[in-house]
Amino acid sequence: MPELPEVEILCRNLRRWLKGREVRLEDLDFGCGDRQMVVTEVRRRAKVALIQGNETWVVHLRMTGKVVPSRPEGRTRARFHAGADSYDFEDTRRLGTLSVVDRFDDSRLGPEPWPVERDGSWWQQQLARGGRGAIKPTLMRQELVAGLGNIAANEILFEAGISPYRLTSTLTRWTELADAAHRYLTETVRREQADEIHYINQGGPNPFQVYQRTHCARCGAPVRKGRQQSRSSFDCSACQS
DNA sequence: CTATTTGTTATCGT
DNA sequence: TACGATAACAAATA
Repeated sequence: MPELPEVEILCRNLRRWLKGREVRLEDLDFGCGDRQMVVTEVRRRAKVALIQGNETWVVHLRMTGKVVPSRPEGRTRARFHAGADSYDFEDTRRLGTLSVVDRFDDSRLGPEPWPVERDGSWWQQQLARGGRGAIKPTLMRQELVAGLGNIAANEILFEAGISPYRLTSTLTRWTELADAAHRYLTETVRREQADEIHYINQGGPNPFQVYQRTHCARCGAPVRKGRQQSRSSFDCSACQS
């Protein structure tokens, strides 16, 4: 699934493909109508890609969205034309969104956890505002820290050795959390950098340490699968506390 | 048919 | 009343 690292890669691709060019947006399935503008900048905010010019095209990939150089196959919901080149917003499950705004309103999004290197006290300060609950649902609250989804939360907590069920108020391993978050996000961007992002669940090996694994990548013990706020949580009780 | 999967948002319950 | 947990929603697939 696309999360912060995948959206970061998308933005880098869009910058390379569209920035400084006259771009025509051909709307096939979003209802925003065909548009045209000179793209002056492409920015990422949390899990949203912002294509900016006279107006802003807001791209959210949700579950199955991706933007790739045009090709015959794939369920294309919109197409970006730049001269002789074109790029397709493909989205098999059609949960992605593309909207047009004058100015993107990010007032309900918290600060970015990356690429700025945040330290343990920064994470503690941001997440302490989340109240009394468990750390994992709190990590995913976009108004506290913007851009972490279910997979990232599972993986970061595993790398930090923190149980997803630990109450935020009793957490002491803040430096480990900060390091794990930065390492996970940086490493995932580096590993997945490509013109097309390949998501899990469509063949290929599981690239994650605990997410959708049956056994712990570190110690081999069985991975526990649970649910928090109706989202799947994976953890190794031997490696995480 | 059901069970999944996502982020967002609405609603329920304590 | 406020906050945390739960469920609904969008759509498609196995």
